[in-house]
This record gives sequence, structure tokens and C-alpha cells, in this order.
Amino acid sequence: MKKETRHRATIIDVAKRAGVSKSTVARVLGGSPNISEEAAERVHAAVSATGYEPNHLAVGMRSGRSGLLGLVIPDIANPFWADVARGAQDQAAKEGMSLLVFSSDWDSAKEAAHLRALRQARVDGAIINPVADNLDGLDRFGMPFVLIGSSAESFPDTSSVGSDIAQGVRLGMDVLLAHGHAQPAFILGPKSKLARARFLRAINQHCIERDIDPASLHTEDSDYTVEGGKEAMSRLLERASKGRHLAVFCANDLMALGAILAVRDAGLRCPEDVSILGFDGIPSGAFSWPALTTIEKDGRKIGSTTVTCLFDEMAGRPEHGRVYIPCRLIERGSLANLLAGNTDRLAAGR
Amino acid sequence: MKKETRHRATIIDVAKRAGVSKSTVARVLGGSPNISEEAAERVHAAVSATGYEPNHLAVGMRSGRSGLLGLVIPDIANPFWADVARGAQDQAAKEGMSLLVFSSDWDSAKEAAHLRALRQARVDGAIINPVADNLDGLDRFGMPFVLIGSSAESFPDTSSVGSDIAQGVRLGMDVLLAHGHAQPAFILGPKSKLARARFLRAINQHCIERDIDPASLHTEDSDYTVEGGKEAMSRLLERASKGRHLAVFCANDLMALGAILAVRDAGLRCPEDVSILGFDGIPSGAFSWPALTTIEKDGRKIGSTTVTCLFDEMAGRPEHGRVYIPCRLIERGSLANLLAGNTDRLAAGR
DNA sequence: ATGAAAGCGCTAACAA
DNA sequence: TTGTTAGCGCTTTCAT
Repeated sequence: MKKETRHRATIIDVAKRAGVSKSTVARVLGGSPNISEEAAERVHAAVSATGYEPNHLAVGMRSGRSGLLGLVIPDIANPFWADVARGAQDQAAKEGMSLLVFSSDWDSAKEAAHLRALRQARVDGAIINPVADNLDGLDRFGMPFVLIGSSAESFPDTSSVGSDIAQGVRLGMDVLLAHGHAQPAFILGPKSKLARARFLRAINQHCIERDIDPASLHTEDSDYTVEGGKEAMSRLLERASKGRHLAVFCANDLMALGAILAVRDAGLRCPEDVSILGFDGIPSGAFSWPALTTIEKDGRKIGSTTVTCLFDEMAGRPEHGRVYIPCRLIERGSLANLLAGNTDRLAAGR
Repeated sequence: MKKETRHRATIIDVAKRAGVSKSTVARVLGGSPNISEEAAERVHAAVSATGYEPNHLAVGMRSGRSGLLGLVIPDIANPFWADVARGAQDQAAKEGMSLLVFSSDWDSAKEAAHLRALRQARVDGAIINPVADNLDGLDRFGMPFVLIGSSAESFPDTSSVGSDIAQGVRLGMDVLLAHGHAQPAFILGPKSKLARARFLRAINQHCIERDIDPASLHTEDSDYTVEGGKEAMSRLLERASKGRHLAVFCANDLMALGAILAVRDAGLRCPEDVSILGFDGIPSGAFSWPALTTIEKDGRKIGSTTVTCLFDEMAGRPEHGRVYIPCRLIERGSLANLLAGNTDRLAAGR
């Protein structure tokens, strides 16, 4: 009777069955050049007969590379990061790597724990979108990593990938202008966030190029939620001159969706009375009424690009730069065209 | 000069520094009972001095447990599975395990590849939501696993976790009835899917309990998309008697959202002219107009429960049963109350 | 209470 | 072209 093995087949089992040595098996499987036809055949036969699958733990241990990549994001249930995760996972799979995914739930303590788990799992590299704008201890993280998000600005010596906010804002300003909204108001994120500064900087730069005085722009601060957008819009509506069309550029879609709600609550219509432009491209924007015109961040592309960058980093050719993924305009129904033939709307706007 | 080590600290480094043997370090870290105060202290000091972190690959190799769990789902960017992933990741982290996440993108070939990756990574267990309703080769998968989704019916010998569809449907039928819609129409998924049969079975059972003839119910088949829902609703609208209130129960939120669009396109109003009830609880339902009343599946709970079940499975006490997670009703604005004081609506309904 | 030593499955350097 | 051997870092007997 054969050895009663409930265990998985190892390379030794294969070797025995094929009547060769471990190394020969390893060589065949690794695609070494100098192998006899016969040996290769016998090995392959033995592999399928035993159902052998290499043990990545052992491989990793010996080679020093675990074949694992780590992804740490604030919230996997947020559609943007879910997209990032999908892009990253896809690219990782293409490179033959598996992805360890951690959602820190906006909790720095959890984040730290996840980073520790990554180190202990000996991942070959990590992709991190820190919860806070700065994450100390990252400099001695001890392995290659790439950053996502605005936090990257705090780590100039690290590669990072993110949306091209400046280009996205320009896209937004242009479509606004093309619809006759030369001086939109803005609903921005909280002052404490780096992302807000980045958005604002892009607006200012665009204004300078267009010879508009940035100081003449109305801005409201809020937090990045539906409620926040609703409140900010209400404030905007109070201050706005009656009968004049109002255009609002929101720094995120959730706030834009809240803004639409506020417009409806005020007895006004979107886009007839107020135009709203979002930023993010979350799926829900497609189902609001009106459907939200917005600037879409390409989360999936960000995810895949991050993995590519990480490979550069791992290969020891660190670019130490930021890669900007362009945003895309999604035109739906929340923008009125003040320049169209419709004289009523033109009259309302002027 | 000390050894110039660019490598990570190993248990030997710690042992040397603490002036003890490997085994003592392992014992201290493993929490063995018989350890001298002094040894423990020295070890802990050495650990923090060297920044030692256990190598999970080595641990896994030795102990036979990698500390890894696998999750394979059709689409991580779908909010339901993103929620599942979050719940699973959370629970896994609590148990000190890391989660390998794979999105098969509805592609059986990718799915198979991911399953192989799991085996090679020597995960301690896997959670799988198969792309197809049946996945062959799963019986000799070679490691503990738990299933998610309707496919579980094809594997009676496997533990599985899923939403309590029957209870959810009952919830929906009850709220419909409470609003005066005794005989709603249905938009169901494609005939090829097991999920459709399960939904239909629940409806029939409910009808029998309520003494309604199931044959009297209008049903439309479609696929689980916005477009599909839109088309099915158009068909329903054509057949409906004018002036009579129509209530429709959709088997998924995407279709329900499409149905709302179709109602608007037909120049009708929701909920005044037609009531729509969804099923899933996707975030977008909160932003449609009207906001969608729906039955919410608890993806997060499903994810965490799956991990718990998996642990049972791994511990060798297989329950081999299906766990049903209850659904929850989210009342928003897509249901008209035909029984309310409003006589206009009552008149419209009768 | 502690140390020595074996070995998990694999790769790579060295022999043959 | 192939086989032998020495570890990778850790846990776990078995001695002491």
C-alpha cells in the first residue's frame, strides 16, 4: 500500500513519482533551458497525477519574495476605493501576485495594525491611502510602497498616484463656462483637509489664466457628505440674488447630491434655476434627479497604475514622483445651458 | 562594527541580543507559562530594540497555517460585494487573519485562476461567491470553504451564507399590502438564474399563506440591469389598465431604478401613478427621485458571518448548513399609500 | 526554566 | 543534463 497521505503533494512527491530529483522538478517547473524532453514529460505527468501545486509560503521563504501585495484604504465600501481595489487586484493578478486588502474604516489605529500585518505577511510591496493626511512611521515602513491621495504631498520622497485634480477642475470650469456660467460658486471640503487646498489651488490657477479675480468667487466650506452639501447649498441659496441663475461647483459628488436635495427643498428647480456640477463620478450620480453632471476620477486606472509604480519601486528604480491620472467629464442633466437658443433661460441668467 | 544587516531582524537576532536561545524567545512571544520574569523582560527589550516582527511565511510553513483567508467574489466594485468584503475583512482582522481578495469580474476563467492562487498561497480557508450557479471542481477544492449566494443550493454538503430572501420577500409583500397594493406585479431576473427561482418560490409561498392565487400575478422577466428594468417596466405599462394604480416589486434595485426611469419616460409619476419596490439596498436608491423604497440585504453582516462559519469549518465542526441573514425594509418615497386619508389616491387606486 | 536540534517545502550553489 | 546539499525563519519535541 502506498503512503497514506492526506497532505498536499510536495515537490518531493512529484520527484519520486517522476523518478527524478527535486531540483529537476523545480527546473522543469521554473522553465530552465537545459532539460531533457523525457524528464520534462515525466515531471508534467507526475504533476497532474499528484495534483501538485507549489507552496508559495515555502517559495517566499526561500526566495525572499512572498508574491503578496498589500492594499490599505480608508473604506472598501466606498465606490471610489472599491474601484481602486479592482484595478489594483486586476493588475496584480496579471503580474502573478495576490492582493491583501485592508480597509481601515477611517481609523488610524486600525490602519497601524494593518500596516503591521502587511509587514508580518512579508508582502513584497504596499499601496497605501492613509487615513490622515500624514502618517508617521511611514518613512521606516521597511518595504517598497506607493501612496494614493493628497497625503502624498507630505511625502515628497515617495512615489504616489492620484487623480489629476487640476485637470479635472479645469474640465469643470470649462464646461461651466461653455454653458454660460462664468462665475460659479463653490462648495468645498473642510479646511483641515489637504484635498481642499489642492482643489482651491486649481481653481485659483484657472482663474488667473482666465483673467478672473479669484477673490470674487463665492465659496462655502462643508464636510464631504450629503448633509454637508445640503447645508452649504442652503446657505448659498439664502445669499443668492433672487431670479438669477446660480451655478455651483461641488468638490465631491456626495455634496453635489445634497445640493440637489437642498435646491428641491427650497422649491427651486435644478437645472432650470440652479446648475450643479459634481466631482468624483460615483454611481449614485447617474440616478439622481436630475442626473448629476460630474467630473469622474478613474479609480480603476489609479489602482492599476499604482501597482505598476509599485513594481518600479520594487525593481529598485524609484521614480519618486507623482503620477496624475486624468479625470473625465460625464455630462448628464444638472447643468443649464444659458447660452442655448432658449431666450427664457438666457434672460433668467442675465 | 556590528554586522551590517540590511535584512529584517529574525528571532535569532532577538535571541542573541537578549542572551537567550531561539526557543526562549519563541516561548516568550507565544505566551508559554513557564518563563522567568527576567528572560521575558530581556526578550521584550530585545524585540523593541531590533524592531523584530515575526515572519508569517516561516510561521505558516512550520505550523501549517498561513494566517491567510481568501475571498473570491464576482465584482468588488459592486456595492453589495464591497460590503461583504468589508464585513469579512473586519471579522478576519479580529481573528488575526489577513484577507486575500479576488474579483473574478464575472469571468469563470479568472475565477478558476483565483482559486488556484488561493491554493498556492495556502490560505487557511476561503469564501467564495461563484460566478456561475455551479462550479465544478469545488468538491475537491482541498481546503475549508464557505459559499455565498444562490449557488449554494448546488452544494448541499457545504456551509453557506446568504440573505434570507424568503423573509425579505415577505417583508416586501407586507409593506405593499399595508399600502393597499394587494396584487403587485413583479419584475424578476432571467430564467437561467437560480436567484430568480428562489425569489419566485418565496412569492408563491407568501401567496398561499395569504390565500392569493399565484397564477393571478403579473410577472416580467428581465436581466438584472437598469436597462432591463426599464424595458420590463415599459412592457408592464403597456399592458396596465389606464388610470389604475400599478404597484411593482422588482427583484433588484438596479431594475427598480430603471423602472422609475421608464415611468418618468411614459409621462407618469412615481409614486402617484405607479409604486415601485426594490430589493438589495444599493446606495444609489437613496438619491433617485423618488428615493427608492427597498429591501436591504445586509452585505456586511453576510461577510462577517461567513468568516465566522469558515472558522467553524476550519476547526473541524462543519455545520453543513445555510445561514440566512435577515433583510431590512428601507422606506423611502417610491410607494403610494392607497389606504391613507387621501381620497384622491384611494380613488385612483380603485 | 531553558537549550539543542529537527524539519516544514522550496531554491540555488555546487558537484558530478 | 541531473543530483546533492545547505539553508530561509520558525515551532516543537526532547533533553537538561
